[in-house]
Amino acid sequence: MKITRESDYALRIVLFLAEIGQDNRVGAKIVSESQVVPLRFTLKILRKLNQAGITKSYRGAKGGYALNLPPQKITIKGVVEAIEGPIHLNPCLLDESSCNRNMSANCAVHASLERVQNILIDELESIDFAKLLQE
Amino acid sequence: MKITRESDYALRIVLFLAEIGQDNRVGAKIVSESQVVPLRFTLKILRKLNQAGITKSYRGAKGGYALNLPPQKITIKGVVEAIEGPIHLNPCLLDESSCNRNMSANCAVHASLERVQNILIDELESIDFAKLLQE
DNA sequence: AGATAATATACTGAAAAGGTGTATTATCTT
DNA sequence: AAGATAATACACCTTTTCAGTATATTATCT
Repeated sequence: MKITRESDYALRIVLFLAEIGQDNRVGAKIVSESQVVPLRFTLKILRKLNQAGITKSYRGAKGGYALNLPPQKITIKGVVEAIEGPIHLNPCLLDESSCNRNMSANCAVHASLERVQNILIDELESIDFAKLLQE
Repeated sequence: MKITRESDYALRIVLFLAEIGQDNRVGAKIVSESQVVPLRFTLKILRKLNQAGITKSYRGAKGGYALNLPPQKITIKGVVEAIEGPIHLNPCLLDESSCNRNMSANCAVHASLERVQNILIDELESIDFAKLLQE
């Protein structure tokens, strides 16, 4: 019931890029050192963020990374899902066939968790990085 | 960001015991078969529920398990924590020293996740098994 | 006394998380 | 155009957690 360490890193990396400003690019090495995340792992995370359209990258000398969107368009949910894929409290909430009793449709546990999950997702979506910058 | 399969089993096991009624005991084998959970694993889960005070057990012939509390006193949160321990969206929300930057006190990510976590916990605590029985 | 059924403890296999290594490709500077 | 820089692709490895199993023991009912 927790986000992965990789998502945690990703959130702080995006916050760092937001602090730098959307128009300023910065190299992976600087990101890595500032967030105390191994360089190769930082690169891997940034690639996922790129693929999700959250950041953009520039190759070659003077290359680096920058946000691809204004901070208010980037949410905690977006970043976590860029790393982990769709959020789901229980596998059966993503894929009904994963229910070992094949009855998720009329399962009280399923139904309750789905409601909680929707609340959780709404909350994670309500927090954008413009808000985080203000804290 | 999901509960474990073991917690999922536990929730359905508790629901089953709630359906049976607090005053009726039932053997682990029946529980196992009804929930399609391996017997040994069922026993392990029931032991954790016992230790958390959610169920009680009876040894020997005609032994078995029953709820130790009225269904409205048992919540999803209680069952999940009986299996997984305290709910936390990020390790740093349980143990500050787990923050690799040692700055959880003034970390915007930390603060936001803490608020979301509190909402999540409140939701999981608001759903008791009397409600689940009514679905 | 014997059958039944829970308890204790420890172990194992598989999957996911967390992190690395090597080679390649694109861009900037000179 | 050449060399340095920095991202990309892809494959690999190690550690931890999850999910489940095995064996021996203890308590209770008939």
